[in-house]
Amino acid sequence: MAKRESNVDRVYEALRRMAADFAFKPDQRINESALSEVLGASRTPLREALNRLVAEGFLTFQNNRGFFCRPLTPSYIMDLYEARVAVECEATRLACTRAADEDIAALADYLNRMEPEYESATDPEELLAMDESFHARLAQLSGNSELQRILNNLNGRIRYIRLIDLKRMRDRAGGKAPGDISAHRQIAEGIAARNTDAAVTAMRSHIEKRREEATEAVRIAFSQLYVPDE
Amino acid sequence: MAKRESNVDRVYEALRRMAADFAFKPDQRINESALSEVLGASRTPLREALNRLVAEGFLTFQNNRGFFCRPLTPSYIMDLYEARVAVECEATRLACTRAADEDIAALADYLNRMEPEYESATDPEELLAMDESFHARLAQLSGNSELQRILNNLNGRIRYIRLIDLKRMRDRAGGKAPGDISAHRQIAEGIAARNTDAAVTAMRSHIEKRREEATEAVRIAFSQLYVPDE
DNA sequence: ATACTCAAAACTGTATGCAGTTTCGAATTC
DNA sequence: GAATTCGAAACTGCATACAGTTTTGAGTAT
Repeated sequence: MAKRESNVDRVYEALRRMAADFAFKPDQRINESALSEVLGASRTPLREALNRLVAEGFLTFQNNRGFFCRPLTPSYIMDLYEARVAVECEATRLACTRAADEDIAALADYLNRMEPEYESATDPEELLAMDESFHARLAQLSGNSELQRILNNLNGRIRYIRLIDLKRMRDRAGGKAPGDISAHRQIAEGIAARNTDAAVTAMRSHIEKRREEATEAVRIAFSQLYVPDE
Repeated sequence: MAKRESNVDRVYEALRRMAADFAFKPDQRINESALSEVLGASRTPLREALNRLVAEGFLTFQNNRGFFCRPLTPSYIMDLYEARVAVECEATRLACTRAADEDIAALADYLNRMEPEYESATDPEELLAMDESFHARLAQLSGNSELQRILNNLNGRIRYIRLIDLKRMRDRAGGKAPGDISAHRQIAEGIAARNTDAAVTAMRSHIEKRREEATEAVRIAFSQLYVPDE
């Protein structure tokens, strides 16, 4: 029986989750020996996975000093959100131009089917997964796999902040995170009508709204990361 | 005396150049042992470098089968150009909004200083370097390092096709590649006037024009890659 | 000739060991 | 007490070895 998944892949997936969740604190040095023991692999596959994550921007690297968790600063998060605007607005534009009618209809369907779940969801992780899913599906409509790839990478690095943000909103709203599906619907309707300007404008303002919230979330994230007990 | 540059870095740089130039043919399997001998390093640092390149999209990877050169298809090149539109238009927009007057002036200065060299240049590699330099500088004006990072990656993967394209234009124009600096100037003027729409529109049409040429260049690239003698 | 089989050869996946570099902390000096 | 030195400990960088997988091609059958 052939082994289907390599050790590197397994280690990579584990590390990506850890990096996305800031299981390593910002700028923290990563000890390869200790980590390889935790992950049950030797340093060779571990370092291969770490190199991938460096190339993806989840970690940094310094010669003879090893791997470090990426820093967490307001301007870094700002950059990521602005890059999302670039990628998603163009994806929206392309979707308006060239997506098949049935695929657009499928996106609208998806929104309808998700709405009850979205409105009733209380778990930030669940809400975030649904939100990301919508954006990923929309990027698919662009038919451009580079844009999808870039978006996936950006979302991975933003995820932690968005989660903090959603938790904050839930706590302020008394146990209920607000599922803002209306913005998504507005975007989807713009695409369905092949109204490029309307759809792109809706997308831009949707992401930029989130970006503004995120600045505050970074401050909170900082305090959370330096109080390691849950 | 401390060693300043690691083996991995050196190997990575060499591989990036090779991958950018399609020193490996599309979909070709990469033999680690042979390559490590050529590069004068063992397989361990080589594989670390190869993993970075996979994460950056220069290579692909299959379990137990190793590393492969990325494929070269019209739709792949199209995707890269569309991603460039996304990134560079947003960078232009941000530059209009927030770049310092003196930095914008520096860009215009750069264009002026370059113009004689640009008009007289006959070497496609030189022309391309100058073109990329303009776009990189403009991205810098956005103040967003993610957009710069993404653009750098996209340009690396597009470079080979652009080179083919420039060579084709040179050959058709009789030994002289056309240095189309006017489009760059138009973009720079739009930014200087803080006229976002004009600058973004100019940037979009500039890249899209190049994208259309590129489709033909892919066909030529194919034929060049499969006639290995220079 | 073509298709199939299977063992040898070639190649990838990963653990391990050691050399070179950085980090840490006790001892020393001011 | 604060700063400095320096040797030991810890860690990273990389070559090598070997186990497991894939590829190749000679031999065989159709």
